[in-house]
Amino acid sequence: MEHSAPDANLLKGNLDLILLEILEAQPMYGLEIINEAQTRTDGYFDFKEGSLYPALHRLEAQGWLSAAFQDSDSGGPRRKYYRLTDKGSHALERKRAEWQRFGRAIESLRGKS
Amino acid sequence: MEHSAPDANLLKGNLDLILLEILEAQPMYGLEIINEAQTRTDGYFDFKEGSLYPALHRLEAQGWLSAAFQDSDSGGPRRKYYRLTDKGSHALERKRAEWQRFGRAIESLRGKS
DNA sequence: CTTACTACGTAGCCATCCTAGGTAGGAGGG
DNA sequence: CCCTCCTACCTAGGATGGCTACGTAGTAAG
Repeated sequence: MEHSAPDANLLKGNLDLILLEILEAQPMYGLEIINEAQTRTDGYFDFKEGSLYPALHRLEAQGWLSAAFQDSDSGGPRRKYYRLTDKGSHALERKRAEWQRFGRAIESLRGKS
Repeated sequence: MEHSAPDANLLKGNLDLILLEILEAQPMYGLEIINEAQTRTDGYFDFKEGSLYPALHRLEAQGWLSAAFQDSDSGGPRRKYYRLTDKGSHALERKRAEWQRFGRAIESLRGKS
């Protein structure tokens, strides 16, 4: 288990990418996304609900996600499942490209002059 | 020349790393740093003075940079040269490690389940 | 009916980058 | 001498977006 959390500022602008990556394979509901992010990164990503839900609503408003409520299969309250739209799929590709471009720019700063 | 700029949010939390990277090799003054960032990334990084100076002051306040005025060698106003301190050098290593950790976490989200 | 757990939601805080301005010194023309 | 231009440093206020702390509601157990 990795317990160190990333600087909150690193998430800024990347949370959208992260959510799109997670939802690419299959629809999920809010708390499930948080759990997935944790398990896939050994606890490194640990979003708070106060970060997650506004972000999901933002992505939905942009047409990148569609949402639908569905009853829980284990007796709890209903869950809101988010699914990647076609538009969201293209956005994901753009975000990936932007991320790589940014990474390359950071790399290119090293070892010069 | 690359003219597309990064999403402003990607800079958040990474500007410190970027400035430390640039100042590692040699001291520079404000506008020189902006020019260096541009030329090293083919115009991709194009910081505004309103981003740069507060960031430099922040790094200086943390003891990661030290600053000294020096007359211009070409007749203009005096320049404030920023130099990486030992403390800043260690901070740079930590920032690099954090950046790589974050990048690995992003990677680990892909192609799962 | 009280407690506990899950799940969605948001108001206000805070850090940080950007916009849009300001100050000041030197160079050169008129 | 002005006046303009360029360089160089600086900052107030706006916008963004994650986080803290809290609220609501449904289900299950005792």
